[in-house]
Amino acid sequence: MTDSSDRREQRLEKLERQREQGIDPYPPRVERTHTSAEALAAYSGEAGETEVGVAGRLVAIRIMGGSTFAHLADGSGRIQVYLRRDVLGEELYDLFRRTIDLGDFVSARGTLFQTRTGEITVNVSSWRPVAKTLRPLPEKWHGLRDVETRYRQRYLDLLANEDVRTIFVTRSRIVSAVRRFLDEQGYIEVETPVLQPMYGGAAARPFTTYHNALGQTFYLRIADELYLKRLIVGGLEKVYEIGHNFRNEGVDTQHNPEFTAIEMYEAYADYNDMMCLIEALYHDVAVRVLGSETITYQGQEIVLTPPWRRVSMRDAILEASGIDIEIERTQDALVRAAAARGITLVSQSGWGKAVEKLFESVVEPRLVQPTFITDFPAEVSPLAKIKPGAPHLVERFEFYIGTLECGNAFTELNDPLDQRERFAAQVQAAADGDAEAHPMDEDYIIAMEHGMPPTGGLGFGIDRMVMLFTDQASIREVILFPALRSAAADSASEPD
RNA sequence: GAGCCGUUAGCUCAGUGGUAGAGCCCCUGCCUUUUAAGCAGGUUGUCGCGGGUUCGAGCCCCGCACGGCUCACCA
Repeated sequence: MTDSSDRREQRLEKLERQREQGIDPYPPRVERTHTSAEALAAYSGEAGETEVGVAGRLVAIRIMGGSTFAHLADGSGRIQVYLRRDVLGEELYDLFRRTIDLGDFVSARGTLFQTRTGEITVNVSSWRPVAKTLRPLPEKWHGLRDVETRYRQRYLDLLANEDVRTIFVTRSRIVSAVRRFLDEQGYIEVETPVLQPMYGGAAARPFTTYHNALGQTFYLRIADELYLKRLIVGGLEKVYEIGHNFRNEGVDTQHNPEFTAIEMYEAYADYNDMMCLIEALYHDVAVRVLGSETITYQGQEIVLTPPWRRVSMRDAILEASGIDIEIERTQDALVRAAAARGITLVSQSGWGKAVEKLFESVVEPRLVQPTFITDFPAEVSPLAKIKPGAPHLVERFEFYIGTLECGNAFTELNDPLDQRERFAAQVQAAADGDAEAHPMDEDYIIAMEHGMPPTGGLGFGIDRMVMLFTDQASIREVILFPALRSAAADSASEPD
């Protein structure tokens, strides 16, 4: 044996030894009659009766001279295999002992029996390498803990940490359940452009890119909203879209630059209808995926059973701080009222933003149980319809669960003249330095001028829903490949 | 963008100025019902990168990279 210290070199030598014996270390097909779970279920109870062919990754090997036990893992679970020199013959037995490493894929054929300790095991009559592994896998006891490696090489995380695997399986089931719920409500799923000549539908800074053939700047979408509402104009009365939004902003435990959002729009509905829809949806998904209408998030029990508490922005702030935003109707008055209670509101542009700021600091941390916060300042909601009798407010709500802001909805603004004025105000805000102000969108206004029915719209973050349902504090734990800075450059590997 | 913390073997981690360590993994030998197999022996390293201080730096100082947490902005 070589004294090479490089583990990859050692494995390459073993691979070469397989080749020398005329064995392809990476055969194109594998003979498999049973998954490991199927094999275990197929055992007749009588040793030697049930023949199976299994395949998988070797996750444990125990060599004891002339006999060897090993565990094979596949997607269905794991199964023990038993190899004996006197059964396999010198050559095939030694091939295993001399050229197989932990992590390699093999296939094995044999009959089932039960060991002394009762474990159903394949008594291997023949086996072969199926795919050689060149690098060692994370160690079995402590698994893989290094967060950076877990995110950058998520496949290792998935291999080593079963709880991580469970999170992403749950995520998939959640998304399926959401689709099923909406489909059953008569919604249709649509797809709208990610690459947009004009971004909009949210207050956020976009990613900018360029199309060579068209010679034109494009933006990655920050929200689905404006395209979906064009579909409402077009007579598709219940639509939803699940897709990625891209926002060129900070990265932290609750924000990834690329995240999964769902938006839905329903003609002839309003924001009250959307409240009923979302509380039913969350409840239904929880029951279907978790089998429970309560969840535990970061140590707190949360009951998702409808109806959820509904409280206006004004009442919520009044209750939490004693400040009445209807009395303090200017930015200055609000900042002074907050300061009098020891709350510092960093300088905001306008009353509406100051209200939001105050809300975030005094109310949001208290919103553990599902809560709808209704009736937002109009100036921070350029796409929502004015609340009758309160021209400074709109029919809008956000809902909070476990102190996370989970989604946003309104009675959609369908008055094209009002919409134009709102956009104009946003353009002015942009001129005054608001980097997230909404741009004027003539094309969208033209759509609205063709007539849009009264409509309720709602959007929420899938990632945050998954965080709640899997009890994760960081959004990176529910995104397979979260955005990270590039690892220290391997210099010569810059792409052209 | 700011503050704090982290980066040591393939993995998980000790190591507070004096010869680079442990467990698992890996390698060699023994071992035909083991399962965190066992027994005996052995190997691993740009201590993140670059400077500096010092007789001497994994450890102290400065800069940089990447990550984590908190904050700011947002969902």
